[in-house]
Amino acid sequence: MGKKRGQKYEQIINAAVKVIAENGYHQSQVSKIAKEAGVADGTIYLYFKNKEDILISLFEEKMGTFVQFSQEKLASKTSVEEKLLLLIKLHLTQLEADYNLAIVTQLELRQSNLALRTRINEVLKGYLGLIDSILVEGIETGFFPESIDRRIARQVIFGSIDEVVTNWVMKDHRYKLKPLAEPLHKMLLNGLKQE
Amino acid sequence: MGKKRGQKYEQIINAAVKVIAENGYHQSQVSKIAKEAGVADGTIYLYFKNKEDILISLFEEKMGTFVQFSQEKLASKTSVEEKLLLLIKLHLTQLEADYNLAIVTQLELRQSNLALRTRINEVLKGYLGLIDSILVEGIETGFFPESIDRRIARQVIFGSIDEVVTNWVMKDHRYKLKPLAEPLHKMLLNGLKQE
Amino acid sequence: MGKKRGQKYEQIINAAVKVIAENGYHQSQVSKIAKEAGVADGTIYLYFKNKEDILISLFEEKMGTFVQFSQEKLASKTSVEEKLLLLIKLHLTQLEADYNLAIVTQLELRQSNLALRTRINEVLKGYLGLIDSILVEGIETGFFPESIDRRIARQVIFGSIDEVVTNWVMKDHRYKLKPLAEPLHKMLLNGLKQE
Amino acid sequence: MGKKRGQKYEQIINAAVKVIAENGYHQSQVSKIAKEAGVADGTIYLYFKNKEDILISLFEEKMGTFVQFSQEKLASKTSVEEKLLLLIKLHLTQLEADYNLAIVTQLELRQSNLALRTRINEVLKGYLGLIDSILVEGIETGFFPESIDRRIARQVIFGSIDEVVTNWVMKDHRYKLKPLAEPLHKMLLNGLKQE
DNA sequence: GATGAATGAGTATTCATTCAT
DNA sequence: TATGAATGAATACTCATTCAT
Repeated sequence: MGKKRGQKYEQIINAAVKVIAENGYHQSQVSKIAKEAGVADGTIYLYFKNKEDILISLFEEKMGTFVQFSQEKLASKTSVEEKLLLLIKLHLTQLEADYNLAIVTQLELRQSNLALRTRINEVLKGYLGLIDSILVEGIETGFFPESIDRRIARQVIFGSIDEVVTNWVMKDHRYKLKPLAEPLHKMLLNGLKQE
Repeated sequence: MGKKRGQKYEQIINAAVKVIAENGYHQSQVSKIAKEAGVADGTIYLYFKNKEDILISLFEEKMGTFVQFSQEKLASKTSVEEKLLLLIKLHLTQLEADYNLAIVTQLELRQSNLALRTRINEVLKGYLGLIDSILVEGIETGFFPESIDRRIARQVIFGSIDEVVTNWVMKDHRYKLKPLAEPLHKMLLNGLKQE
Repeated sequence: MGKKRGQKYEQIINAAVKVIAENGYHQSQVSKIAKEAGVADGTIYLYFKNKEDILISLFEEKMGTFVQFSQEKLASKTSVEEKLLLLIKLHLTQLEADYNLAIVTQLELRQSNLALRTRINEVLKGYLGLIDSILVEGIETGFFPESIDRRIARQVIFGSIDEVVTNWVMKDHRYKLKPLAEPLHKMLLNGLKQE
Repeated sequence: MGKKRGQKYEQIINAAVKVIAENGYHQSQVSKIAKEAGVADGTIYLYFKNKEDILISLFEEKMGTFVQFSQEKLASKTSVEEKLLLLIKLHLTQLEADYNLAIVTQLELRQSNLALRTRINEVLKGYLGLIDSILVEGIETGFFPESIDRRIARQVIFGSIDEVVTNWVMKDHRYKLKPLAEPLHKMLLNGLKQE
């Protein structure tokens, strides 16, 4: 198989996001995705190993782009404080800008089975790495106390942002997401700074 | 249907937790649950409307018990600080004591479709109410600043605890969960107190 | 089993007619009939061997009464011509007076399987006997030609009346059935008389 | 769906006639029909919406062919008398030549629910139209009296032929059906001609 | 006689995947 | 590469019937 990046590959990924967001994971048959992508059912299997592979590839593709983009942006910030704020803003902004993608990542992707969940976590590591590097830098520069439990800190940061986004999706994105970055940032930062 | 609490009802709920934890939701055929519960397949349908109803009832049952139990325990604590710590401890302790239940609530329950998710959220409201009452009390007593955004605070608290538990489950409960209560509590409390 | 004629027996028969007419054969569960009859599900089995037995008993009961009643009435007529007219009128009148019964005999009873159909035909023999005796008398008195094929004649008479009633039922009994007796009688009589 | 006339479509229809005739409608599982047709279970659903659709399509197919064939044959006859005789003969001949089909149309098809019965009646209209056109022509040419009730006449003709065939099927086709055409024709014709 | 909780056999249908063209 | 017709495994749910009370 291998990652055949081609026009059709992108077409199918994007069709999958749209179809899954609109119909839900269990109502998104391969044939429906194929139709939306404008290809034959069988063509899907020239680019993806199976249906699960569409899902995981979709997540890899979107998440990979996001992590790389975030990494570059973060490099421009010098303080740990600013870096954390930027990361939160980027996270909220990306999903606010693509509601379909938000539905897929926050709700539908989690309907997959354990095996798939494990692979998704693998992809997530890139993102969690970003969080971790901020934490490491914060500790090294003395901004965060040495005694901090990095694993818990990472889970608090990710869990909080994730929960904020999920609530926004479940509430049909009826409010703005980006403005929540500042208060969320303040809360997380304070929680981490103190000892 | 109606909630027919009876011996068989409990039997089926507990069989479902075990079977779903061991096999995953999609590999937990009704017949498998019935066999584990020691009843006939058809008997399931005397107590539950359909397979989904087992899942939601299971959550209602367990979560309802937990919320009520927590509420009573919390009444014995006077300070907001202690209450938050106790809530976190109760949360972690309950799931650490029943790994099967933890698997179901953290992983399998989320594989359900949107309609079911909405009903699950309905049940969750009881728990979120507990968090909220602590926040309200904290603000009223001046322990938390007035300017705090209660919605975000609630999401940070729940999202953090939930993420901590999920990670513990995904890591095959290879470490102790309860000891994480203290550092988690400190982090959340500091995050909320400052302004 | 044996035909236990009792109050409950009648209750169940009449409940069955009502339930089947209103819900159709396949939507008439034993529990629904029991409820309509005001008895427990299990009680049904004290009076009937199984579900099919309700159907066949229902038909025996209603058809038996009808045949006996018709037989008595026919005895008062002297000419074959009048007898045939009376039989047709009785047939149409009985079913016009009980639309639910008509639905059951013309439509729902025929949804039963072959085995049941055979038993129903057994019951029908009483009615076909009435037709046959008129034919025999007609031939003996020279009213009908000797050359007539009695079997075909019987099938023509029964088939015609039956089709007329079925059409009336399928057309939601939107017109009067009894007035069709005269023209139907004339047609059948002429068809039989000539040679 | 649409009427995909293809080799497989025919195969399935013919397999259905055979299987249903031999096992009865309720004992004719889709898998049994598929096996007889030499296709996979799922293939059935590429050609038919559901199991009921096989039944109705089967009837449409066979009845449609029969009506068209009859219409062409009838055009060659000039007198109303001959036309009626031919129609009866064609009807009896077709079903005598295909006993399985006769079982299905006379017995099994009638085990369907009301909704299906309504659709079947729709298909029957073509055949009833043939009868009606003979009646109209007979009245116009003065062969039948003007006073005749066409609806009743049609029901008498159809009901008689249908009953004759049903009896033949129920009697396990132990006698010849075609010879009954002449006496049946004579009876119906006389019934209609007189006033 | 009467009840109704419990039983468990039985089947239409979907849809991811393949492969001949 | 691309197609799409064909495949066939897999399962929730109903309901007639029983039998302990």
